[in-house]
Amino acid sequence: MSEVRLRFAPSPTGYLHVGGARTALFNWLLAKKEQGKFILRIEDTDVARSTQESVDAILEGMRWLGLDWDEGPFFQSENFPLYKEFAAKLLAQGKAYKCYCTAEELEAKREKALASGSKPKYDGTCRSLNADIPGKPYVVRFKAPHEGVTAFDDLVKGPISFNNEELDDLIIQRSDGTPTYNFTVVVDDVSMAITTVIRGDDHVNNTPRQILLYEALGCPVPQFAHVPMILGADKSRLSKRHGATSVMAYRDMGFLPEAMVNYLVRLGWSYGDEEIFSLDELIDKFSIETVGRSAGVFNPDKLLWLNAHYIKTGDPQRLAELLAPFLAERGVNAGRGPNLVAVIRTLQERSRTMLEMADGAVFYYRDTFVYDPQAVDKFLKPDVVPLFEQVRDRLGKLDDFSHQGIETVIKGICDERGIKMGQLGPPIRVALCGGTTSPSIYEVIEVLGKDATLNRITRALEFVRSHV
RNA sequence: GUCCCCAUCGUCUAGCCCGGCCCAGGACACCGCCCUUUCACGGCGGCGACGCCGGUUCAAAUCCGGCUGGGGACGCCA
Repeated sequence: MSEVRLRFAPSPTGYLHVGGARTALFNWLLAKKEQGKFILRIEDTDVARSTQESVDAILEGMRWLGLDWDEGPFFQSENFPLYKEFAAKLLAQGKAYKCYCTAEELEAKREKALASGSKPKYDGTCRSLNADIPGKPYVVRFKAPHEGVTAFDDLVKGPISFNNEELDDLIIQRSDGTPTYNFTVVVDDVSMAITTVIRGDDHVNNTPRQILLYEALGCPVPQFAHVPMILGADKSRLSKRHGATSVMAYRDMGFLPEAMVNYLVRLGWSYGDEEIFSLDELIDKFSIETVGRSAGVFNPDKLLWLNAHYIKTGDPQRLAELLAPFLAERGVNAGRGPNLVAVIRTLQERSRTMLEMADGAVFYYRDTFVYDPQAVDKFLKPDVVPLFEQVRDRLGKLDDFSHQGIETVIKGICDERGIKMGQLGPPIRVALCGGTTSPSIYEVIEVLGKDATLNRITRALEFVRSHV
């Protein structure tokens, strides 16, 4: 049994979007699972719309997700001679012909057909022309059969068949000599010995044409797997108006790649009741046959939930690296101040994104933050002065500056004074953090350290005294 | 318009191939309670679906047909 060879073949006309990322992921997973090869091919035959920035963006997205490729990236723009050769071969064999109809003529016919309610397909004017008209521009058309049926067994959709009369003679080479999509895909999939084509649903209609091309070329037809599209909340094709569609935009919003991967794979695929999958687990459990047949709605809430899960269970050290750019954006220098890993530990279970975590971490690194006015009205009142003085005093004398030691001190003060934690905790929180929400104050005090804690208590004391 | 595909809670889905264990299970979201110094985490509970109509059968979410609805494709784009 020969090895399976799969490919992801994006066209570089934009960034890597979530739909593309998902088909890339499925290809990658199947290749890994079957211990085959995963090939990256850039479909840049449309020179006008392809850009280097898009190529870079796509590669960056793939790398971020952890989808490495075994071969490539190959560029179709470098294969033009090959396509020409194949086109010439079909021409020589009478399986293709030169068509001299102009784009304008074709456009007019198409509109007319559409208006009259029939299927807009090429009428075959030049099909039997059989003449060379020197000097006149022409395209090369594939001579498709007009009778019979072209069928294939889709790995996810099952049997699909088309009546050949629905097909027309597609252009395989433009008048400028460049090849078109349906032709380059076939030529490349043949020359790269692709065994399985996993691609978006929107390509099923191209499949019979391509199969006919494989047959005309005398090449084996690969297996096809058409994965359903991703829809927006209104069930229409996912687009920018539904929110971010760029994979990298999610990184910038503080999402972890493993959350993105996990979300994408579960959109249209499942493994019993399991929700959480690592890349390694997926390689073991994934199978293309169990991918669902219907389109799925992109649900940002679930992505968020998965992201929260991975942040919660993630390695703080790694999270620290991922958090760095977000902190930098906020002008925070984590090199000075509390230990970043310790800070992160206090934030992991209350952050759904790295962005939220960054926001939650800022106070640790700012000694002179502005107190939240509402919090001041509620908690920084004159009666906290003796409390704060005692806290400062006790904490100052504390040797065991651990969560446990700190908690004992704070609770001890509550007991001595006969007050509830609810009367002491919130004011301390405002003094230390500036607002009313933060991690446990024991953790905050511990992470802040004795000096910073005492300084902040003192500062709050001064604030209260001067505002009476 | 023509062709192709799809159809279980609001959303992602299990179950469907090999009818009965399903008055349909899980997850997200939402609501309530508990935990609690805040915000969260967590725990417990609740709300909530087999699109419709026929057929086959002792029995249908599961099989068949039609309808309706949704999506996609119809380019010298990919």
